[in-house]
Amino acid sequence: MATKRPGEKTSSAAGPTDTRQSEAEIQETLVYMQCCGQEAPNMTESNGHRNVMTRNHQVPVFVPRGRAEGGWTHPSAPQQTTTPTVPSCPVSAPYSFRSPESVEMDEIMAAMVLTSMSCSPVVQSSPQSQNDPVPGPSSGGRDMECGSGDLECGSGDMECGGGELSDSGSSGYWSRDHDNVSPVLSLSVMEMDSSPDEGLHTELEQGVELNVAKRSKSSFRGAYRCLWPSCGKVLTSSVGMKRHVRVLHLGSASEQSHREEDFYYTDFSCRAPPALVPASHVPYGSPPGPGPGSGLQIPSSTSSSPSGSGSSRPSSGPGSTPGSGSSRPSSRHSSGPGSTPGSAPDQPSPLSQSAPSSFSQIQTDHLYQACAPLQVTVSCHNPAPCCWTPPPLTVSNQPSHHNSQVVRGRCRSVSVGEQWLQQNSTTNRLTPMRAASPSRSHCSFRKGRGEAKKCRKVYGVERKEQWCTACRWKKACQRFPD
DNA sequence: CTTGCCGGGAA
DNA sequence: TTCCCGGCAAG
Repeated sequence: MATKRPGEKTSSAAGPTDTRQSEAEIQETLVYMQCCGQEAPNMTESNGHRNVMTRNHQVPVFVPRGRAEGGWTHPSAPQQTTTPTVPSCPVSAPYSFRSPESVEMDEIMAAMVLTSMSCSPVVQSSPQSQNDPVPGPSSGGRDMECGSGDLECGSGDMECGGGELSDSGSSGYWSRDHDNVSPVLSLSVMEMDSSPDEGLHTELEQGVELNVAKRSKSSFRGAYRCLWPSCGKVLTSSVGMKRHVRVLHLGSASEQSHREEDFYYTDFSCRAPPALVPASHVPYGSPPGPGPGSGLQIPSSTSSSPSGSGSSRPSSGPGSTPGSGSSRPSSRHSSGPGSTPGSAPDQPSPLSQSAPSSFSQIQTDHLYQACAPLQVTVSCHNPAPCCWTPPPLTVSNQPSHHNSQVVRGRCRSVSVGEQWLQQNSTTNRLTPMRAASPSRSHCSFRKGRGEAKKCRKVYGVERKEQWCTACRWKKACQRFPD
């Protein structure tokens, strides 16, 4: 365990503030995490700083790492336990070989381990595994006293691998978007020990959120201790603690703060996963909404998240909740490797907040498409004479998903009449197609009249012969669909 | 009132 | 299936 020390160092590394109390240290770590590179620079510390940078910019990751390695390499070693791939050697060598992703993975794993250690109890609630719920009694005692102690303890108990996590993990890559280490995952990881795969990423993301949410929610039986550097306040309710953090510490933080609160306090029963928290937290915080991965992530995560954070996201609730809430969870449960079953579904993580809107939007689009495939607007506002392309185009709109996007240059003009015959033939062909298209029929609602002129207007009643058959039959105009 | 089109019916 | 129209709703 002596080796651990390095790990600690690492953690402390986050800040030069070693002098401070352990709690303070942790706090700092957290802070960094959250700052996520914003302020990080001063952190000079190899880990903290570097990591931060890394997080923000993946590119640099390796390089800095290599150097920094020296400092915390050892610490990383413990992680090795977690990750079989890396030999005991402290040297960055392994990393160097690896691709960034792999590195991240390691980080993630480490983080997961940590998480599992720290938070597992809560998660444990899930039937699947109770394996190692709490680091151990010893740790329990300590955590009260020193926040930092928590980390260490956890790591120590576990195997040290975890210890490093706090720093490396937090600072590490995993924080980036994976912030979420779902308890479940963590468990699985620990057990499995195998390297996480892509699947983990997704799950992790969700997991983290879940984790946080869980913690904040009712999951606990214990009291909550404020991790803020000088504040050791203990409250029995998470809500109260949040408030406390928000008001007293975060204060101005405002919106995001509400999410962050979670990270500033820990519950007694479970070791606070400071490292974990921050890591997860950071990414989201700094890069509002659109993370690199967000695109993909959002949809899925969003669904899960909406309900949870609730307080923060009033708006999101209505939109996102409906669809995602119910359906998602179920699928997830089933799909999950078994680990997730109990935990995940509902958790609303503040993190994912951005998602809801997008998600809803997507849904909307889909609906739109579904209902109004024909919606394609007719661009020919101007009756100006052009060569109007065959009406068939109109029909073609079927493929056009994007409502307005499809602009078809069609202009009908005097010549129209002449060409009409030809077109007419085409129209006829189309007719059947249209009939076939369910869209119209399905949408019972009568759509308002579009601005597009129809045959009647174009040709006039007197030239009714030129109308498309649909118009003649008083059906939806095929030639000039809206 | 005009226009666009659904719903339905007759051939 | 084709053709037609009553009637509704939007403008």
